[in-house]
Amino acid sequence: MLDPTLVREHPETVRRGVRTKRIDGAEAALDALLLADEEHRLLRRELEGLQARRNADSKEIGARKRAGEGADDLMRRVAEVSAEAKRLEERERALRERIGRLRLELPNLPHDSVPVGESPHDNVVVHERPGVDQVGDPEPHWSYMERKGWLDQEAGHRIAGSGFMVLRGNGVRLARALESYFLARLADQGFEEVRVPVLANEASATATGQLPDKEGQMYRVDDGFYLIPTSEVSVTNLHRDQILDADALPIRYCALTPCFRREAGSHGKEVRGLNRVHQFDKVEMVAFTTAEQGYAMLETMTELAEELLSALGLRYRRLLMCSADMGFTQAKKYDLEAWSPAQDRWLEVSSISHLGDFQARRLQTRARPGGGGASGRTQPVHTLNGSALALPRTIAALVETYQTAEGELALPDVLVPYLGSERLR
RNA sequence: GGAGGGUUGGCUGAGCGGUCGAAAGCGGCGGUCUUGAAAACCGUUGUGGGGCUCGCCCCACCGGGGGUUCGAAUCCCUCACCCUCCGCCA
Repeated sequence: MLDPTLVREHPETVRRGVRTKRIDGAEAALDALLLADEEHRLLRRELEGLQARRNADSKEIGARKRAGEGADDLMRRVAEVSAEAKRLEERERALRERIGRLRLELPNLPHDSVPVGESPHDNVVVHERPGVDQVGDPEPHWSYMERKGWLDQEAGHRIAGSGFMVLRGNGVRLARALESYFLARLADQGFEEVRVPVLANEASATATGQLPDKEGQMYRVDDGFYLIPTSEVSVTNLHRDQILDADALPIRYCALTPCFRREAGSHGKEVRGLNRVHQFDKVEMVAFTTAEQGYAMLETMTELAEELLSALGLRYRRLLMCSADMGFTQAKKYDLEAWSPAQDRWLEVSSISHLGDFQARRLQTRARPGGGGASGRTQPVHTLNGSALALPRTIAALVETYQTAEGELALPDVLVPYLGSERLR
């Protein structure tokens, strides 16, 4: 949610920002919001006048009754005022709800450092880093892993459906080694690991911004729950409706969870194997910071994810996403893509975003010096999240990068402590 | 799944339909005392919105949402969450 005061007082600034995001209906929502907000303020003024009269007269009635006097005339008059107030209240309520909905439909504004663009072609390659030298002609990860008995797509299809995978044996060992390595590195960097629900309620999904914007991308299950599309939802909601101690910021968390995405309409070779699946594991970083710390934290988190890719010896690049390719909630976003040599294409393995105070306003997560027990003004915190890293595509890139002439996988040194060996057969 | 009990300012907790934005305590802030600190004592201390002759004034908020009433923290309905007991259960 944007700062309501900003929207009211600088609507054209907001309009310019919203436009660059290229989100359908966002500008219409802004216009509707400005109109409704003005109408609401006028209505409120009228209503408050009536309420003030009602309150004063009711008080007078109480005083007279205590004094043993009659108040029938006053009561009749207040009843009329009250009835009129009730009518206005009804209109006010409808308007208030409308404003609330419209506010949730306004996307976050891009940061000044974000290039304005119209499509993914306008994303900027910040840098590209080479990986290890690889064997001549690698086999695509899906056939390689199937052949080795590490991946069983057919079983995944039987159990759940298309887009669901079964990892087996050494495939699972590799995944777990990566997860352990990622989490250990994040723990070193002060990210507290949490294990969280993978079902979230509507309030949580709305607070982080999945609703109403991405309704169709989540699986909805009974009892009003959503399967989380990213642990960002669960972890960020750790502090919904809370006042944090500003002196304790930044607060950093990491979590490994499965993520569930409907990916409706995705077909073809782009989605083969581990490229795009409905359920995947991901290690996620989440940070709560002050306004001042936020953008430095974005760089820190991005570099941390890059270190993982470097240590794994993968060729990768960092993209600064242009205004139109950022999501609804983001003010600035980097994507990290690992090279898939057998597919001759980049695979997105991480996305690190700064949400500014946009998400915190929805979350009602504020901070003040001294925390909840202290006095003083609260400020919305700033929130960030990023993957470090998404497992399936990282595995795909590794498998295609580290194939040896002997048909084994010769894995990078950093994984040896977690794998117990440097080669997988 | 069944039966009860709860949800009140940053925290604990009291609140007969009117004098309740809400007792008391804790915490925070300021002061007195002190070489300094602690203790003690005194004062002060919720959020959001709107008006203004900038001293103030008004409105809303006691888990969310409705309702009854001249008037609701208090009565009614409803939803959510928490607790206790019973049942079931990895």
